[in-house]
Amino acid sequence: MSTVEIELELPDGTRMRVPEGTTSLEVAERIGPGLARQAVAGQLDGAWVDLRAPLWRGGALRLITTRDPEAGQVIRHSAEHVMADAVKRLWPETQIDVGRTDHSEKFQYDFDIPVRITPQDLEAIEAEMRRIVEQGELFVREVVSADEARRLFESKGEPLKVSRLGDIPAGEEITLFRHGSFVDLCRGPHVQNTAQIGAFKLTELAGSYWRADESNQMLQRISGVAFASEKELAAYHKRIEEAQRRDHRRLGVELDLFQFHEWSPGSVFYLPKGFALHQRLVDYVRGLYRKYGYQEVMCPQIFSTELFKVSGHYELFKDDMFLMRGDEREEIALKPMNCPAHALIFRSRKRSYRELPMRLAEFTQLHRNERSGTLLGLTRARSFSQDDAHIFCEPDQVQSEIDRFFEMTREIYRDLGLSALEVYVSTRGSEFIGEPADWERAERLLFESVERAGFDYRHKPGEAAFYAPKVEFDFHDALGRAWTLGTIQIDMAMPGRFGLRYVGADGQEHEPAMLHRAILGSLERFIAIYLEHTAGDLPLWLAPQQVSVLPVTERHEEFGRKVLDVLQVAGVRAELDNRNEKLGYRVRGAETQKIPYILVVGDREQSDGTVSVRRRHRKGQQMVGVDEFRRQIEEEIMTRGIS
RNA sequence: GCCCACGUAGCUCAGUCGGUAGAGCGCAUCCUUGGUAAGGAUGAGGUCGGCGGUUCAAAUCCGCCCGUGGGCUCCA
Repeated sequence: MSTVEIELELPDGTRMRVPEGTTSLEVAERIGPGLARQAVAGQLDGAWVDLRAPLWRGGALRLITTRDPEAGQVIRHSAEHVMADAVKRLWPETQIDVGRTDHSEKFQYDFDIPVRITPQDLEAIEAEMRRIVEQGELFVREVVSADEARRLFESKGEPLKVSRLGDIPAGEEITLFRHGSFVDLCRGPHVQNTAQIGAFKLTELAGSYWRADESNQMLQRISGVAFASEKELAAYHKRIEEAQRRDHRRLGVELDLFQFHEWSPGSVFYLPKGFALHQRLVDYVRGLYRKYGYQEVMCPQIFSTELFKVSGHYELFKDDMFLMRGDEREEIALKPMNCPAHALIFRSRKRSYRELPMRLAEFTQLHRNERSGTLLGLTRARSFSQDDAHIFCEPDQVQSEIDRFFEMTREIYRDLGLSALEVYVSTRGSEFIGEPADWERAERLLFESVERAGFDYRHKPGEAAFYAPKVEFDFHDALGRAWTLGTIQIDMAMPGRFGLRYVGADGQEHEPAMLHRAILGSLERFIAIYLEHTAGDLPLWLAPQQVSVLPVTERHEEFGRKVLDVLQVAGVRAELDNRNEKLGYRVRGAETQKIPYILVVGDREQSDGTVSVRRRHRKGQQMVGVDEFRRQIEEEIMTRGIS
């Protein structure tokens, strides 16, 4: 036992001196037997430490017990091992690849199993897992040398694992975790024993490519969820149900917004209400284009592929383009993006620095032949439109253009009530066009701008487009999947490929800088995410139908029409519901259609010239004069109140 | 494109062992004129995703195709 001591600070502020090499489990035991029993892992200065790992330095130590929300991550990680153990017990020739690194939601392992796993097999695996959990097998942590680890997995006939072992840099500590007869290469941390896995469920069966490369063999991926208790598992199922209620595909049907048909997979049919939403968004962005100095253009849908040969898309994007034969031998493509066409506009005549920055915006439809397996409702479509624009400017204007773009981005996301965004700066990968020095300058510019804008961002090295480093704004759908909406990219290729030039103040020709940018991104994807974000309760200014006027009986219909007329003349999207149904029925209909305002007109309203106003999500009704209501709603629409 | 699952009325779904289909909602008509989340009656609607196979007989079993969903890969 070392005589060197380290000092630990516990969450309650007390300090404890223990010999170097003490494990956090031993610390837990010193604090109390209850804590030691319930502990699943430790966190030293916020970083996970396995309970059985010796502590070599002091710091703030927190012991995570089954009662802490963070325990779920450890429990899922351990359930992952139990699942692999169960699969190996059922099919001993199975090779196990690796599990998940992120256990915040679920766990998974990729397997090379000699048989095709079926959903029935999942039940068998669960039953086996249950046995292992009930046995309360102890997790054991073991530090080994690379050679020992290699010999172990070679002897177990696991070449996949031996290959993974090769990825660990020399000199890094290699740890194994065992429970019962199962052993896997693993960093941990793990629970003390399998009995701490309170509840679990295998949820998905899928394929995945070995090392995420589709030229490699496909493994079978089994995923599941695990929690400290059955109660938490039940809560999880409830969350999933809630998410399904928010699914934009479901809301699209329920609210009569859009539909799909198998004869045009990946392309949406906007129904009147869905198109109204689309149009309101476009109107809104158009208004901001005036404010921020953009000019809107409309370019052709189809082009000779010559255009995309110049832009470089033909070479790198061909598989994603819809190609057709023209009259002659000419090959035609539906445009997958607007940038090459905008480059043609720019170079259609000699440009002066006085015209810059030139900001060309376009909303027209784009078509990309996405692989069938990637389509997903409106979030991944083959036909979509973007609030797309390209900015041509002098190189020393790039900085201020990016700043201005971020300003506009903030304004839009604020107006829409979207705050839960993630910002990423993606930098150069292995394939790129241009000079590394230029890339570095562009990347530095992006980093500086994002910081100046005050965005909390993360870096994605190697994730840039081949022609541009970019900033992305990601949002999550109801099931937690991240989708990029806004983006800005500094183009390193297009100005050169199209030979773009402008005459500067010095009378010389220069190459302009080119920025690609979008804020909502694809309108289709935006609508999907936004519907899921709002659960279909669109803010008044975007709601396809803002008001439903309900005459109590037929005798109030005429007055109802007058009210309707006042609103429609004012530009309010109102409808009269004079169906031969009771009032309660029609109120219910308006509520399930998530219409923001219900106006009831009966005898009282008719004689007073008022309407009885029922605002969605607010209790009770108010009698208001017709003109007064019109003023109120106009005001609320104009200020884009987010309810 | 790859792996797994699913596809029955406009929507949500039932349909046992193979014997050519049901419910609720919605829709239509009629009755009802009803004051803030479902009034009543009657009725119409289906080549059971498509094509082939097995069988006396297929929504049901098998094969292929299409579409949708969960993942992989890819991306707005």
